[in-house]
Amino acid sequence: MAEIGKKTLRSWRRLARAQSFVADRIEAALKGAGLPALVWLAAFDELEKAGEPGLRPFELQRALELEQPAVSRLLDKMIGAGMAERRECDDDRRGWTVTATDSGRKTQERMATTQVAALTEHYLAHLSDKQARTLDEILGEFLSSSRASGNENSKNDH
Amino acid sequence: MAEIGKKTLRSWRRLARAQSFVADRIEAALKGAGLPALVWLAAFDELEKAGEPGLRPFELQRALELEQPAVSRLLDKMIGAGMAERRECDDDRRGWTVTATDSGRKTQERMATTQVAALTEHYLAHLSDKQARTLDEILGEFLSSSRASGNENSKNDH
DNA sequence: TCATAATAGATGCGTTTGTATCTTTGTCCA
DNA sequence: TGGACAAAGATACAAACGCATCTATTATGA
Repeated sequence: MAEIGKKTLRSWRRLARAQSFVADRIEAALKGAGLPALVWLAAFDELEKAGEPGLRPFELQRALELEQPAVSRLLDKMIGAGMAERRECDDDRRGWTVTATDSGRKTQERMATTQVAALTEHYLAHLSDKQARTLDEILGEFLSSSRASGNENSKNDH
Repeated sequence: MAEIGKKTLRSWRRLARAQSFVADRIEAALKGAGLPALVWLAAFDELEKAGEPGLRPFELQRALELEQPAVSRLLDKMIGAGMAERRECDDDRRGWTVTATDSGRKTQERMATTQVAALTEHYLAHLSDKQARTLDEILGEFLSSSRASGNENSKNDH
């Protein structure tokens, strides 16, 4: 197990380093373009995917895997910036729904463009086509395998 | 570019999700065992690698890719916990040197064991041997390629 | 139906983080 | 040699975060 530990460790550290390398570049590109942080884009994408009825905050929370107060405050800011809209929802008076505004969708698009540019430069550029495909494939299987088994004790179910 | 963007995006998101999935599990395992956060282990490992003279805080900063104040405070805590030791250094009176104490090395070992256990359960278990090898290989090439080119504007050089 | 439990969401509070700045010391070169 | 500039490290301050808690509403079930 000592030998397995070493190899495992190395590949895990590479995974972590690669991720933070790319994430840092994307965040820097967004900040450089005067755009909000990457979570906003994830939120916009979820809202878009959800379509017309919009999303309940708790649904967005699960999609983004954030703490509940984090979503609460994120939505505060998005609404405060005029990029998301709060709608009352009839069937549950505890909650409400969010949708993106036109301004929000515009920002979403600019963020997406910036992200793709950063990914092209800092991610794709360092992988061959074959490597990119293989990586995607392995990670896809990894994620479905891990989701199938070990999701009982995630940090976000309280 | 629209099509390239979509595939790139998907694989990047998978990379990010896989990393945070594993990182969350390791952090949870450490916390569950009453051990410090993962950065401490990275710091211990760097100190060990550095050997006797120890490390200057700025060297540790570069190794860990953290903000300078973060390292300053991390070392505060490690020293405060009796797990690291501050030594004056003669050749530069602006700075000093850190080394791990026996207590620190003991904690390092327990953390390493905990980490390997978490990796075995939450990382290795979801990959075949071949996938693990391929992943390691691709990420290794990715990292050296990215380090070779795009390290001019990292977020940590001020 | 009414009491109890569970869920949605907000907020208060202590901690952590990043940014900027400050002090001290070392380096460079005219 | 001295005077400007750069580097090491600490710290002040504000923003962000996590945890716990609170209120309001819905679901459960005796």
